[in-house]
Amino acid sequence: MKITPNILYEILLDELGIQKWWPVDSSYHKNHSSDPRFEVMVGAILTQNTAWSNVEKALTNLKIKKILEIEKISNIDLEHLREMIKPSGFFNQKAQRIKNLASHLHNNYHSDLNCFFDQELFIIRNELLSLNGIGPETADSILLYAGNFPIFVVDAYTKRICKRLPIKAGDSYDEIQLFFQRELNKKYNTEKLTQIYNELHALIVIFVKNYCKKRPECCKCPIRKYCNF
DNA sequence: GTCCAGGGCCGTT
DNA sequence: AACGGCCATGGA
Repeated sequence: MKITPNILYEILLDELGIQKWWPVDSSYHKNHSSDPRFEVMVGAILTQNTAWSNVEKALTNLKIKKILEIEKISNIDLEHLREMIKPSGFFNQKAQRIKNLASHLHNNYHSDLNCFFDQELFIIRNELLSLNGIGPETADSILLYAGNFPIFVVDAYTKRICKRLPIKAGDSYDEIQLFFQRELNKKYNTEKLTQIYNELHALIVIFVKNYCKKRPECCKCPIRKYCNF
């Protein structure tokens, strides 16, 4: 049986239920009047090729020290930042990347994310991509989960299930992204699309973690009948 | 001990 | 354009 992004979304939602994403500790930001969108941005860099459990440790360190804010990180000593995020791995490059991002936001937007996100999608995307250490997936995660823009995030998991099922969406990041957006765009209006992109990416992550692992557990897979792997 | 995780950069073909 | 090496910690 042939499967499309629309069907994939319906089945995964039906089988796995609504996921709550992106994981952000909103009570922390209420108590500290900080911007949860910046936590998403930092998390997006920290989670590059890294297990989320390790990212949480790094984020917790930043919260304990109360430095999960644009202005503070743009001024922080780099060596100190390295120590804080050490559990997330790749801490040398990630510390530099996070500091660069914070400095950019501080210098160009006075640390005000409303100013930053109050621009057109493609402007923000190109700006993020111009920063060292922010590639297409990190940029799109920030746009979708921090900026609430309608853009579909493609990751290694998405590529894996496209290959295995298969869904012929292309090979490159941009091809796969445009394919999913075109298909889902046929069925949902723009308001709804942001929500669908958000949920589908979350569903794909949970699904791959539980079933479509590197060594897959096909016997209990909920979409086995659509799959040729 | 081995494998792997919600990428991206840089140098080489 | 495509590919390989590299970055690093912690859990399974």
